[in-house]
Amino acid sequence: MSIRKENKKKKETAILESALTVFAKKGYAAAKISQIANMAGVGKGTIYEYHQSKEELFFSVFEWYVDSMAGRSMVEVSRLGGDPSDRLLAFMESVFNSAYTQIDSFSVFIEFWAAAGNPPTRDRYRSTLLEMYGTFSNIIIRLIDEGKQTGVFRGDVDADSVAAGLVSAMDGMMLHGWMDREFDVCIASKKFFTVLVEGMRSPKG
Amino acid sequence: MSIRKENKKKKETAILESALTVFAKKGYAAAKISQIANMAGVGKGTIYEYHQSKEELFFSVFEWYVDSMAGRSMVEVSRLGGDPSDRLLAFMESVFNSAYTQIDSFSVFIEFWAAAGNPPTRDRYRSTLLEMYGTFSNIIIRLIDEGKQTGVFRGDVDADSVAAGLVSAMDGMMLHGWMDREFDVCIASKKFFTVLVEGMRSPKG
DNA sequence: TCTAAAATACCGACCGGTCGGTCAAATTTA
DNA sequence: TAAATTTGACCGACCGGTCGGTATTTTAGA
Repeated sequence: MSIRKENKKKKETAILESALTVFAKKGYAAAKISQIANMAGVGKGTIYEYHQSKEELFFSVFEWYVDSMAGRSMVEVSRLGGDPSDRLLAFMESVFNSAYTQIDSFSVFIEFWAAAGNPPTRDRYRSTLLEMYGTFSNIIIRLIDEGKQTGVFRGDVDADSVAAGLVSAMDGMMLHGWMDREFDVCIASKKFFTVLVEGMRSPKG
Repeated sequence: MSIRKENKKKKETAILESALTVFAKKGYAAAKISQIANMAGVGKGTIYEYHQSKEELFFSVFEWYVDSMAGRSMVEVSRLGGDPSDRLLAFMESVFNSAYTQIDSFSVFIEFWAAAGNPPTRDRYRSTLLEMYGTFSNIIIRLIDEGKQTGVFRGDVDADSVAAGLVSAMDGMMLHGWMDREFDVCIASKKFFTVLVEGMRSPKG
């Protein structure tokens, strides 16, 4: 690869990383392009060689971050063993821990949510976010269905609702853990999820 | 009360209401003072008779909104009957519905969270938010403890963790319901909470 | 291989629009 | 009419985005 292409790749990454950091630290509105450029070690104009506008830069960061997060979690799923209830717990814990190791950049999610809620950015962001949540949700649904077939879980459990609840609860717990660092959200979430799984278990099993 | 005092009260409220609406609709940064003033039917300068700055106005809206929300929910609690598991479910449902009827202004919460996370506003907002969450949490903890004493719930349930999880889950579900209006979050949350309560129940009962 | 010209990448001073906040004048109340 | 209150035109700090100029790499001709 030519020197130019290599440099471009490096700068591309440096810009995205810096942008993530600054957006996370300051929020979209207060983040200054000049600061992102500074942190990335490039001139302000260079940012605009790679991204049409601040909004486009933010959207790129969003896609990049969501992709990397989804990728990381999917890798974890494939190595799970045990019965459906164990795997469900293991999956929740793994996703949670994977997200929690990056708690400092969690605050961009708040910006993502804000973008997903306010026009005119709404549609663009919301669909990508819902897609990501759908991916997680489907994994959980499959595990619950499997548990129902195996007889580990009761047949009257509504997998869709529980999955939606779990995904939502995950976000909520991350959020609270991020706001209140003294609260050990890892322990609490594990116990919480355990109780929930217990609530799905067949009386027999 | 003199005409002046009455007018001041009215304007005070009008300003807060308009500010809430505009902040919810546009987000803090994109919300314009002139628009808030316009909607409240006062001149821009008048806003500054009541609030020192945009940031102070936002903080007032925050306190006002959190107070009113806490107040509304506390009223509901007092009229609950039945055994602890019923009351816990009823409490969750009541808080949830109370919040959900105002789903349109829910988006200010995202701004509150953002303010609670980013310096220099962090401390100020976070403590108030955590206090509110603590209030809800304590009610849940008391209900669970009562259930444990009555024998309805298992003794090994960690009330603190479950309460924290429930409060977080509530936020998460509101958030998801707000992003995805097609998803019937009321139904889902009810089923989800039911499963969770089931998970705390004694094998005996 | 050397060199010159073309192509590409980079930069930051500058521009222009925006909006929070001010204040002198106008309006309302007592 | 004096005091209190309201107002919106105005100010200027701020920052996203532009653009002309410079630096660096690539290409091509000899």
